[in-house]
Amino acid sequence: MSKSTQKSKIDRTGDRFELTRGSHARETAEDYVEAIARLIEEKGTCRGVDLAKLFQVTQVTVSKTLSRLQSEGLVDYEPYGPISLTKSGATMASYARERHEVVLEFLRSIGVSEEIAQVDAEGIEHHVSPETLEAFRTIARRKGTC
Amino acid sequence: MSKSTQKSKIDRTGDRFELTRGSHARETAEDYVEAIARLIEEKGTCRGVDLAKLFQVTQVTVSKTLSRLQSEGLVDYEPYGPISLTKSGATMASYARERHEVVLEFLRSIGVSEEIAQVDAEGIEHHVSPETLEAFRTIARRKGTC
DNA sequence: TGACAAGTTTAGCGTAGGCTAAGTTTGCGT
DNA sequence: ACGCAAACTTAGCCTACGCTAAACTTGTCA
Repeated sequence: MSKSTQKSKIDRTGDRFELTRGSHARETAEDYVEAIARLIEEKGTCRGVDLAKLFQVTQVTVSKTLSRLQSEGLVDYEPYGPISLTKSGATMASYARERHEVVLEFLRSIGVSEEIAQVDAEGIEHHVSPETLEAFRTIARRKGTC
Repeated sequence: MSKSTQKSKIDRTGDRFELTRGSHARETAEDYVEAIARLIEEKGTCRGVDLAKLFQVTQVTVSKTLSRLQSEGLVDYEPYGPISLTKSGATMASYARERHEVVLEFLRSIGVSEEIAQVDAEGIEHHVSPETLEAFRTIARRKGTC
C-alpha cells in the first residue's frame, strides 16, 4: 500500500488535548465519575480504596486511572487525599447516572430480573445514543400499561 | 496495605491459556469473527484489507489482531492468504450474529431510526445477557401488535 | 510520641489495540 | 517474464488498563 492510502482514516489532529480519546477510555471515565458521585453522596467522601473495591481492581489501577482523569480535568484530589469531581466531572457524572437509571429501569420494565438488569445496564449504558435512550424512557414509563 | 489484602481479587490462575481473556478482547474477537463470516458469505472470501475498511483501522492493526485470533484458535489463514474461520470461530460468529440481529431488530421495533439502530446495536450487542436477549426477542416479535 | 496498619503512590512488567515507516509477497497486465 | 501496485507483515512506538513488589504518608492508639 503506497503511502497515501495507508494513512489514518480518522483525523486525530490535536487528539492529545482532548478530554477523553478512545471509546474504552471514555467508558472508564464515565464509570469512575459516576461511582465517585455516588460514593460522595452516600458516604460523604470518596477514597481510592472505595473505588478499588467497587471495580474489583487493585488500588494501583485506581491510582493510575485517577491521575489520568485528573489530567483530563474530570476529578480533583491531592496525593493521599479524598477524591472530588470538577464541574465538568460532575456534569459527566450526572449524565452518566441519568442514563444508567433509564437503562436499568427499562430493563426491569421489560421483565429482566434484578441482578441481570444490574449487570447488563452497566455494560449497555455506554452504548446507548440519546435517541435510543429516549425510546427506553418511553417504554419504561409505559411499564405495566401495555 | 499488607500483602494478603492487596492480592488479586479475582483468581486468574491459568488465565494465559484461555481463549479470550479481557472483556474488551472478547468483544474484538466477536466483532472480527462476525465480520469474517459475513464477508465470506457475501463476497466468497475475506482479506485483511476488507476488515481494515470495515473497522476503519489500518491493515497493520488487522494483521496483529488476526494473528492473536489465530493463536486463540478462532481464525485460520496463512501469511498473505485469505482468512477463514475455524469451527470454534464459526460457532462464535453464529452466536454473535444471531445476537446482533436480535438487538438490531429490537431497536427498530421500539422506534429507533435505522442508522442509529445500526450504530447502537454494534455497541450494545456485546453486553446483552441471554436473559435480556430473550426479552428483546419477545418485544421484537410483538412489533406493531402492541 | 512513636509504632503500626491502612491507604496511596511509584517502579516495572504484561496484554490489547492503535499508529507510521519500511520491507516482503503476490498476482496481474503488458 | 517481469515490473508494479496492492496486500500483507515486521519493527518500533504510544496509550489504556491490568498486575506485583516495594516505598511512602497518615492517622490512631497505647
